[in-house]
Amino acid sequence: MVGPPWLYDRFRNAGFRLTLPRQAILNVFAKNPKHLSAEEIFLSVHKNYPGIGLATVYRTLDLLTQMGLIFKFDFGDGRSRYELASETAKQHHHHLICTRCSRIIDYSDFMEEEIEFVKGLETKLSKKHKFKINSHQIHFYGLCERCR
Amino acid sequence: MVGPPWLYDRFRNAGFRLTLPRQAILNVFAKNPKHLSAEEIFLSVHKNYPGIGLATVYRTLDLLTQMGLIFKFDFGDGRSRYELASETAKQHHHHLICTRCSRIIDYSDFMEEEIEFVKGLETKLSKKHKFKINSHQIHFYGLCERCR
DNA sequence: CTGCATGCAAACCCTTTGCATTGGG
DNA sequence: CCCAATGCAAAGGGTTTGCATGCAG
Repeated sequence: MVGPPWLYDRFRNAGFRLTLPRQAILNVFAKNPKHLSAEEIFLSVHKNYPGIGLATVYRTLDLLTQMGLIFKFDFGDGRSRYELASETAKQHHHHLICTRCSRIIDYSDFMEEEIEFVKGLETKLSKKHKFKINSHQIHFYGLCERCR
Repeated sequence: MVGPPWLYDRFRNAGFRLTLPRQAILNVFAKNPKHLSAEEIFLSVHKNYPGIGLATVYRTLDLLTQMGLIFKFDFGDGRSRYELASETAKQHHHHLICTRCSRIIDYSDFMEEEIEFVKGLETKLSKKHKFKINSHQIHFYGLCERCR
């Protein structure tokens, strides 16, 4: 497995190494860029690379989050979820979370107005509270079609 | 400590008892209605009622959440936070979360436009995704005044 | 070579659960 | 009286960490 040059550079410039476990984990995201849990990523990586441990997965997820390559989400079910940042950027979306079955539905409808609204809000909040806003999350909780 | 009659009724009608630990925990919220963690609640209760255990706090928080008396939040720092529902209703607000020091800042500015925006979005999302929306959370992540 | 990165297992932290006991209605 | 509610301690589940080893640069 060879990663694209820009990825190597991205790691090098940040002072890190683009190792095989890290490439393998990034590959999992590339194949399935949707709010994956650490365990799901571990299991997926484990199929092709049984030698890679869970701790490495956690450490890599932490690193990738710091580097801004992935986003970390917390939907309140006790485990964190991760999502490729480029995917989020490509198709900005938020989440509907079923409080009964924990199913997570992405939505990217009505984004134009939402982005406009959030942008304006961020500007005003930043100024008022002297807070540098880097990201936001909007979660709707309720019951999905099957559960209600 | 004697709770107000409507509270007794609220518990009775739901098939539960308004016991001393439950009153004590609700009292903590009344004194400090801001996103408290289970441990903070336990410590506060423990001052006046050393006999009340942490497990009871967790069970009570779960019960109060189910009853709709409090809301449960997850800001991604590994512990849940709880907030009096009446307070949230009285003054609708959302949160700015510092990713460095974990400080949480409430904001209730610009709520008129936000409520209007969210209401409209909920209606459209409910229809489109056949999802019954009960609540929502909006979190902004970034650096607070002290940390940036 | 040098030291960052990894694997493994143990430790950690928050939360939940089992079980005997208590106490509210 | 009865059974929901509690306290205590142990177990659970996700995540982090210590340490010896391995491997990228």
